[in-house]
Amino acid sequence: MPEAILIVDDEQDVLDLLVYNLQKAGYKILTARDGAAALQKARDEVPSLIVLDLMLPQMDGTEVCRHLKADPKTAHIPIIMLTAKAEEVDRVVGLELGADDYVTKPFSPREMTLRVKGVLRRASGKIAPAEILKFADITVDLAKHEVTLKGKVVELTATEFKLLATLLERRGRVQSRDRLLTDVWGYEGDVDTRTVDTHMRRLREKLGKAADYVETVRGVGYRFADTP
Amino acid sequence: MPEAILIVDDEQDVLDLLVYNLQKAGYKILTARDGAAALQKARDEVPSLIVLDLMLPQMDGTEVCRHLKADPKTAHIPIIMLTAKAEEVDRVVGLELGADDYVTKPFSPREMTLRVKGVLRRASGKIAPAEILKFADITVDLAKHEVTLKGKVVELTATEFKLLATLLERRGRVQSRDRLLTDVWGYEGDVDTRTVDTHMRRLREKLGKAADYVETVRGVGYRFADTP
DNA sequence: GAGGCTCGTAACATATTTGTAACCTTGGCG
DNA sequence: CGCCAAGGTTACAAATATGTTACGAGCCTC
Repeated sequence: MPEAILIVDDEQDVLDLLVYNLQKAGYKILTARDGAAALQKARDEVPSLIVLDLMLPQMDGTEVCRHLKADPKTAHIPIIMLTAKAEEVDRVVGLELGADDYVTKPFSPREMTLRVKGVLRRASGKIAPAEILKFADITVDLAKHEVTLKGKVVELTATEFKLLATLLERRGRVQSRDRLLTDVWGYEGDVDTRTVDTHMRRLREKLGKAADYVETVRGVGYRFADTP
Repeated sequence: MPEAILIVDDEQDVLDLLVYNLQKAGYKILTARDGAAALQKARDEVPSLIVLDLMLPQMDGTEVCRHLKADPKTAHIPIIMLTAKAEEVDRVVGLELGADDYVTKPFSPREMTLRVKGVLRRASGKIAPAEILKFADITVDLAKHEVTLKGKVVELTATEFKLLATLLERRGRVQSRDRLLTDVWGYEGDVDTRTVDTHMRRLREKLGKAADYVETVRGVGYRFADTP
């Protein structure tokens, strides 16, 4: 479930640069060249973030921003403003409208990527405060990226960690292999569904006795059981 | 009585941006556009905090800072420096001047607000409290910009220092390379994520045995461990 | 402007992780 | 009981991530 970002800019070059770099950073990219299209796409796709150029043909960026904030469906989406020059007054106006950050042109791709990540990090942080998942003997500390079993640290690889966290977050509910592939692997390249099985086995091995909680639901998928 | 903040900058745009956002955050705002006016207002109003641009017409920001620190009436007022370049930072903080924090341009309003709150929080506890991070054998004195290991001073470069301080501040929690890049290196410039690794190595080398605390979390980032 | 630092990058060396394929085992079903 | 598909195991090579080393560019000092 890669996060989708809507980029709104009328300059093809800027668009290309952003698309290329943010895609490389693992985001799903949507684009729009004018305000009307931007509003349309924002409503239809509800991206996780909008990068909005302030200078647009016909409908100004501030205008677009206002519309976005007025619609309850899009009001919560964080916005990064793109300003063509150090027209600071426009920044103020933009921020007044509820933009979350801004970047001035010309910008380096890295700077933009970092700002995007930063804004998304802050935005998601508010929604998911659950930093520590606990169940029975098992503790999964998302911030520390550490799993303990009866108080003893268990060394898991990054994928195993994510897999366990995902299962535990949805404790009791069966997760199909496909579901796990999208949520844990990000569904980038084509990964065989059997890969899930292998990782599940590795995870079980490391969990030792606690692996009893990890149930196989034949023909469906896996589930983190409420009882051993 | 809301706390008063004096903002010193010659650029009207920056001034507007800061005034708007800090006012929204509930502070009373005073402004000055040059050094002389700044000193005057600081003496007259004795604000709780001064945000000071490093580049000012006529009287340089460092100069203003020195004057402020020389006058007993204003010496205790915490200062946040505004610098255009990240490189200037290390000279500004700790060394020559007694600035309490700094923000590099361009900054996000959010970032500035957080810094302001942070500095005021620390300042309210005590006047000029030398902030010191301690853990096990390691001591990081943020004000003096000095690190000691078992009481012996360790010579770290500016980047290494900030890296260590950042890790130590968030002890236990894993910091992704991206996160470190934004927090230690800032948004500006293009830096490869591998650069983090290299600096981490240099840091570890200088930390000697204490480097055991600096853990690599494969696939995720780095972490300053709670235990060796 | 020579010499010494610091820093970012590239290149190379290692160490782990990961995805797959092949081969077993098991459970369900006729 | 015997078959078959789904899932468990194992082994392994490719892909990645990180550690290390080296080097040149920029700075600052003298």
